[in-house]
Amino acid sequence: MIKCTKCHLADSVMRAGFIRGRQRYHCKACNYHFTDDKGVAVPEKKRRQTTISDVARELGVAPSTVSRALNGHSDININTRRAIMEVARQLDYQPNLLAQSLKSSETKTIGVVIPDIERPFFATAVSGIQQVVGEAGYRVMICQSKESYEIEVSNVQALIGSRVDGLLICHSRETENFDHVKPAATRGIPLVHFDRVCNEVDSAKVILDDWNGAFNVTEHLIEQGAQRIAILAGPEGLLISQNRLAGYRSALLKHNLPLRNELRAHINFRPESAVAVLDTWLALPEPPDAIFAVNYTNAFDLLVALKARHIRVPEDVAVVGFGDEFMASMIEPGLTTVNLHPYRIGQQAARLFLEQMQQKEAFQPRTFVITGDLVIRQSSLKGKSQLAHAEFFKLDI
Amino acid sequence: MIKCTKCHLADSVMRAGFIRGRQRYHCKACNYHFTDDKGVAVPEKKRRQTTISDVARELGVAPSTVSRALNGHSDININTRRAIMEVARQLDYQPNLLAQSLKSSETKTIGVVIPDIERPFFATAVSGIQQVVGEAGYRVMICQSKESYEIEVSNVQALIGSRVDGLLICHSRETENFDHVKPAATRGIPLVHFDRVCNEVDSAKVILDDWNGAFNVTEHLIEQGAQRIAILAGPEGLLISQNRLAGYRSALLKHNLPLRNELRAHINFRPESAVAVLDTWLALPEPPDAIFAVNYTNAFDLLVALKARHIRVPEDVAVVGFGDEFMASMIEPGLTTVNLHPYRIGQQAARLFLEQMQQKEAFQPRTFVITGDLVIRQSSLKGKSQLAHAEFFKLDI
DNA sequence: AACGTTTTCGAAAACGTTTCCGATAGGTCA
DNA sequence: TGACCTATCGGAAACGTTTTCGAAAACGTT
Repeated sequence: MIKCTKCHLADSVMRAGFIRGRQRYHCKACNYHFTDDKGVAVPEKKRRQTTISDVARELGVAPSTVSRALNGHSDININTRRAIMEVARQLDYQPNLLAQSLKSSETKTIGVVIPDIERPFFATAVSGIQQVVGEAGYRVMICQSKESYEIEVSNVQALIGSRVDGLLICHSRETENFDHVKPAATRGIPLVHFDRVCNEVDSAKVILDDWNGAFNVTEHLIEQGAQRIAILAGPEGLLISQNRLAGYRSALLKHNLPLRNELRAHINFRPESAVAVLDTWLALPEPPDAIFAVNYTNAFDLLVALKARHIRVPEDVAVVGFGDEFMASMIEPGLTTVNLHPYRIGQQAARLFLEQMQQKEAFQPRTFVITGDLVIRQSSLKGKSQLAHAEFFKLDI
Repeated sequence: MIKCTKCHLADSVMRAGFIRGRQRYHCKACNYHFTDDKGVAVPEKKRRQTTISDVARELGVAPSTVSRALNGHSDININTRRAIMEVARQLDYQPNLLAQSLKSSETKTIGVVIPDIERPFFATAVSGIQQVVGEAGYRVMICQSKESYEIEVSNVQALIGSRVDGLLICHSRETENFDHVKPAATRGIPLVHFDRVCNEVDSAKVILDDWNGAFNVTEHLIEQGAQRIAILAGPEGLLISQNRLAGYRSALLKHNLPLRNELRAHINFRPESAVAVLDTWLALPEPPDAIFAVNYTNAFDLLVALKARHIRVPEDVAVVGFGDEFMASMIEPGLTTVNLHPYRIGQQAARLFLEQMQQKEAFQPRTFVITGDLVIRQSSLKGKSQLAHAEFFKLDI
């Protein structure tokens, strides 16, 4: 027989349907609803970390007092404070940053979205970001889009959901729609683009001067006596490819060298494609005497393929790359390339974020242009000025 | 004249000290304390993101109803739900993950502490972690210790403070005290060590079989006909150095080759040190005919230095490395090395975390040993079986 | 001792969710 | 037309902080 939990009478109780899987009762005497509690598993309590209230209870003070003590507020007696600190230490109290963030609506965390952390360029850029931002007390949440638009979108949404204090992003190759980053702007979340930027949003940006880098590296080849300079470019649609191609063209024009269509190829980064293009060039009646590979690691593919074909670098054909500083310095022969300073790019992006954080609404989005430095190594030194190998490492124009 | 804010009388009001920088008053008539409010800047309200209450207010329903609708609960009318979803979409509602995490005490975020994201080994390991853990709906917060004990400690504390659901860590080189990770265990935060582990804590671990890798690579050199195999080891105190050295020794013993002290050197990873050691070896009456460099990138330093000294690799001296798979495949000559499978290490660590997450208390800490694969390339192929270069890339023992 | 002042502390609201516990408006069935 | 149900909703507490406001105790001065 069921008794009412309120008036404890049994005869006026009747069933009142099921609710959330449990029998429900209604006592007519006291007009009271209640449910049958038996069979409801008591949830095994989770292991809780010690809270401010635990400390307060231990000392018989109010939580607010503990908070004041811990945060070094002024309204606190030195003895009370010492006692609180001591108890907090004993109980190994660690403030719950979630609660703090919820209260202050500041997470002290920024989100960074990059295509792939395994690529040295991005790893280094992230490192630069972390260095600058870490000094200001921010943590970093890193997401990889793996060059996928969908993943990028979900990353951005998750970061916004996590209420990051800022968003630093380098878009995926696939990304052509930028609606997913617009909410950041409207919600007042500082947004910084780096490397691969987007012009639809007026965010702070850090880009690298592709045109200039390509121009310099091409001009260097010309100065080395190269006459037939081939360019291994990326997909035609890609902005960086276009800019680098333009720089290459300008250098040729400046020095009155003809643009030859047969010496320009667009590939999609894959090593096989690079080697295939190389073979078509080598089969030409007049093969190139220098090659400019604008894409990630393609220059290395060329070096390996050339060696396999017993073609001397740089004597028969010079090779220059773009970026990948670390590997360029390790390979033999050393690869002439443009140091893009990914660390600086990261640092600059981080600084733009901090600046935006300080100035808030007053902040005017700016675009920083990082100019790459031509680093001359063995692979491009044709005839003219063959230096001893040891000296190349010091050459940093 | 100041009037009491309660009884509005002016004559019974007297000053009652300063409180938090503001004049304080006390009305004797109504025995009421109040402060002078003028000069207190009204805090410009922060730009708030839309909350569940905003949605509720818009529709005139309770926040709890909105929550149920958004989470696909059952106790909700299909029409109400549709309406709520629609309004939420219009207002661009994004749930506040902070509040959710605070409530559920689950952040769906794990912390990863590594020495340096710029090192390909760690970047790849992180990538492996992120792949596995991402599929289970977890985000990753990455911290770099930069090989500093202090930074590592503060990283770990910050992550615990952020209430991460798990902690995956590879200790810094400096770390000898492991008290900072013990709280994780006691607080019930799943802890996984990888690569550089610590035996003081009974956590899940993923380590690589240094001994075996070193043994295999040394035996390979012996099979290639090497008789005087030098080893360029790391600091004597470092565990991985010891294990690799032990593997090297066992291989020599097995093949009845003597251990020569003059062919063993301990350095601290720096390229200069590697080159200096190389020169002392080359100056020996009987220089080594093979060198095993156990440390990060030191094998590359050797290759460059040897080339500068016009010593042929592998004819005059063979060189083998440990790890750094990517670079080893790019350099000329290709470097024989042990592929440590950093991606797999990351994946395995992540899986151990997920497992621990499921089983909770029932979880028995396990240690996974990842065995590196010997990858034979040009740099170690002395005389015996010189294959064409192209074939080396397929050779994956 | 009376008064004015300062120091120190507590109560309570708020941050944005989720979830428990009911309550109520209709519906169904005899 | 009641009795009995069910579907659907609201209120309130809780998560762990910080902060505001106000009260009381302690202090200092005549």
